[in-house]
Amino acid sequence: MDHRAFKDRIYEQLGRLGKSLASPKRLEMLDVLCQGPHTVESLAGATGQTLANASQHLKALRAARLVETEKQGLYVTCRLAGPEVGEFFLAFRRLAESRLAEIERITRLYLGSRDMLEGVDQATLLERVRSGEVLVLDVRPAQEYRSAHIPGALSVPLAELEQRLARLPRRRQIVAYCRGPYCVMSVEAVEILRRHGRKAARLEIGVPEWRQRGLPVARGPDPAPSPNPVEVP
Amino acid sequence: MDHRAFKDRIYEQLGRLGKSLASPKRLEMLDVLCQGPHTVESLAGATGQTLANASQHLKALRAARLVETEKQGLYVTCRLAGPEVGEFFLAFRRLAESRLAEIERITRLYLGSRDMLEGVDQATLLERVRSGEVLVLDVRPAQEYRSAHIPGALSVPLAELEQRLARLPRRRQIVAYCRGPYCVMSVEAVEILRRHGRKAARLEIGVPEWRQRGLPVARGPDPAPSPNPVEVP
DNA sequence: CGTATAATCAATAGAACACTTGATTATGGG
DNA sequence: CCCATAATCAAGTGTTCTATTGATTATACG
Repeated sequence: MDHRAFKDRIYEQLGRLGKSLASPKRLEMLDVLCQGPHTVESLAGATGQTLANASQHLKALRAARLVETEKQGLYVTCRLAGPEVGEFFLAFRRLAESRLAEIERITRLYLGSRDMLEGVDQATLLERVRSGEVLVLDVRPAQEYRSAHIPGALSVPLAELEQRLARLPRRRQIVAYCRGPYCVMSVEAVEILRRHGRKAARLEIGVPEWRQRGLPVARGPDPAPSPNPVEVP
Repeated sequence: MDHRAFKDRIYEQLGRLGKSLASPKRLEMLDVLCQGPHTVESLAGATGQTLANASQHLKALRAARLVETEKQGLYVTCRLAGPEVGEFFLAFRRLAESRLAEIERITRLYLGSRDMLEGVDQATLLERVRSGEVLVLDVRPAQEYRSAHIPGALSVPLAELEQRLARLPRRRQIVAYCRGPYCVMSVEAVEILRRHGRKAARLEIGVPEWRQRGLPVARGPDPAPSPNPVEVP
């Protein structure tokens, strides 16, 4: 192997990793997988694409060793290939935020029109949760809540929010969070809550960012079960 | 703007950054720019492509705000758009190394056949330089040496090595370094040195990695000028 | 002013990629 | 044993990307 061939082959390998990050859909899939393991089907649903397409993207992510898959019965479970992948994804997104002004522009355009810019201070949030001053809602799908959630948070998937409104407190401050800064579920949740007279705000970060800041994370099912008790499939 | 449009636009932006990292040539250009500013021409030369092609890739890197360019007279100087870009590049490469076994395989195949696997311990290298036990050679182009180099290193660009051999010590251990682990200049330098009876080894890291480990870095022209004295253009 | 050089632009052809669709392969349940 | 479902495979199509080539712009210098 001569000098040039070596160089070219190395950069070709680095390019493999780069190409994995070149598709918006694949990045969205990585973002979702940062929340915890998913089946191919739920991944496809969460990212708004067909099963075949998601499977194809997964193949690429697997080839770059960013994602691992494991067959369990009829389902295939996908997960990030290691904690360093999730950390890298956050670093990647942080770089994009720092370099591309468009991202902030788009976010302002979207959130600004919804009067949702006020952030919740994460440093004091935990105390307020402990003191019962605020109620934290995790509006992601129940499975992601089980993988990891903010301690003390209540799992109320967005799809169930309307029907569970009656059992939510009327006066207490409510803080909703979802997958992260670019996930819209918490935005929709806050809109619903406010429409029904609740004092609601959005936490702009999700569990991966929460964890990376060294804050504690809880696992397992919702400690306060709903009338139809949580079933572990 | 509706929820889905927002999400899609955000991931589209992240994809812009990803696409910048999808081309081996662009990655190589980033690697070279980690050494310091370059003109478009020297960048094209260092990465083995035509001027027009390099200019085209630069356009993409500029669009992603990874690289800044500045016109100075007849030349255009390119540099990384900020220190976080260089740090990210190292993180990106580190992830690729940890995920893609092929990279280590290719490196072993290349270096192994040259019996060059023995590494130099960076922790003790600096002392040995101070004590005069070893001579450190920076075999990169002089301009990169001027941007930043390992303290105490002597600038001997690979192209000039053969003609400057006579003035290099015959008994002292020599350690050569270049741009980093995948740059072949130090490998070629060690081959030349050994062919002429010197005790030579390769330092597998370059200045960016050296700096990131918190080790000191020097700037400016070679303190020991050669017969044709260094001219700062 | 005209020439040489650095750099960009513009047009092109070939390769790689993304999404769709329909067929195929596993696995578990009735 | 057959069917329903999750997932992958395979082929087709339109798009995007990359490298090449030749023309054009901008700047310095004699």
